Amino acid sequence: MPSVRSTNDIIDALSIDCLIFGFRNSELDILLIKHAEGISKGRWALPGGWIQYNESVDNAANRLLTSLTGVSNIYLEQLRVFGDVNRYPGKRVITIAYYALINADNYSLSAGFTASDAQWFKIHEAPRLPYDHNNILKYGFQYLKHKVRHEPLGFNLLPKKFTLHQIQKLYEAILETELDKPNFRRKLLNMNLLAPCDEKQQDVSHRAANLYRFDKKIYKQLTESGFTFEL
Amino acid sequence: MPSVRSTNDIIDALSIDCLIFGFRNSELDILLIKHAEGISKGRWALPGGWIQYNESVDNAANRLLTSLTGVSNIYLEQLRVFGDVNRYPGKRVITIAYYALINADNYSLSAGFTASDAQWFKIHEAPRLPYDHNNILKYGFQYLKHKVRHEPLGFNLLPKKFTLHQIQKLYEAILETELDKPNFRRKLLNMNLLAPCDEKQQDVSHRAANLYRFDKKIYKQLTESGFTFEL
DNA sequence: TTACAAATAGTCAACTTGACCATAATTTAT
DNA sequence: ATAAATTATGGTCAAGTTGACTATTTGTAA
Repeated sequence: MPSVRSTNDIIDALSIDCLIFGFRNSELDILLIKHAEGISKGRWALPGGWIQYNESVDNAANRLLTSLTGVSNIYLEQLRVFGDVNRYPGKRVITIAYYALINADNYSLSAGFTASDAQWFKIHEAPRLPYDHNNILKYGFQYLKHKVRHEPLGFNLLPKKFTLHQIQKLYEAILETELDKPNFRRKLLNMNLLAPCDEKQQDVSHRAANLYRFDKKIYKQLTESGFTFEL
Repeated sequence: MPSVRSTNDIIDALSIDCLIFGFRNSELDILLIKHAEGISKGRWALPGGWIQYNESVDNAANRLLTSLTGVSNIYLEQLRVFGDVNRYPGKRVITIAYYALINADNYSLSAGFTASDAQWFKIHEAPRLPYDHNNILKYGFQYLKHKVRHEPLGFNLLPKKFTLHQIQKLYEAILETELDKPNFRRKLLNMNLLAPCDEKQQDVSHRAANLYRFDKKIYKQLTESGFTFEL
């Protein structure tokens, strides 16, 4: 995180770091910023910073992400606190990690605040990061893999209307494995979470696929009556 | 949390609170302490307090729990951070919540540090707690219900050797539902996580049940080869 | 020796899964 | 026009799992 803090910050012992996973070209990326100042000047790191006195922790995460990278209005969820004694050089800093999964194509990056640059990196090609950021990334990626199998996280990130192929590619990217196409469709469709749009894919050089949308209402209903998403 | 803090504490804007779920008499309890001092003197609350400069956050959680309640050497897991602006009266305090599930019978309570008392309360008979502690409890209980269905959490808390009946009662207490006995046994046994001890229950006034133990090694093996616990 | 309580075993139809193969609908190449 | 390529979508089938039960066994206690 940047080391610049204002007098509005609660303390300099508690920070936030964001893991933003982006899906692009059937690949899973991670969003990093380049520090423009502070003890890690010139290095790539997770976007993050200090919490201010008059904002909730959740809001702080969003504010920091937006001001550093230009990515705004996304649903950030808490990952966990990293609080080892020596995780930060010179002083004691505890950080709250947040994560989100977004469609990288829907957001344009613009570095700001204490960042001189903001870029997507392929998950497995992320550079060496300062502090315990590589650890956080590793933990978060592991967590994401687990999470998408138990909650319909992935649907946020696709366009409103998507094909079954798209959602399959997304799962394959996150889980780093190949899935059987007919079986995947069958399982997903049988959950009745996807409503078919009466519309087809456009401009493809082969048979056009049907478009579906994720039905939040139905998901909520099902969840409340005991259903759990499992993939 | 207690408001007394020492100069070793990092800050008074960051605290820890522990949700200790205890299983006893086929009932699920929550461990609370009575504040002996501070702004909530005389009230029951979740055991918690301030993090010291030279201890990791995980260690702080254990130290606080032990000094307040006498319960020591348990595996505390992070729940999440509660960081709303007005959750604490008068000043800004962010708290990291931890949780654990233990066998209440294996621990004797002894209030200490800034607590004048420590007691188990039935989950649904917990008193009104200060700050957002009732919220934290509610969130944590919900989380626990979800967690036990996806991870073999429950086994930590039973004696080394237990009967299938015991584990079923535990699940029924947490999930607040009744389960079909033969089906529950079948499902559990087919996972191959339980190793039968060549031993039977003692001193019961009916046919004695076989004793089983949870096999951590096998669980680890299975997990690594893609198995996921689901109940 | 009989009543009881709980453990353990088994049945059966409905459903789900994983591994496939087959066909349908398009577009581009010949 | 026809074939080749490419992807969508539909099916099959055996094996395994689930939920709702019924039945039997093994022990204690009256």
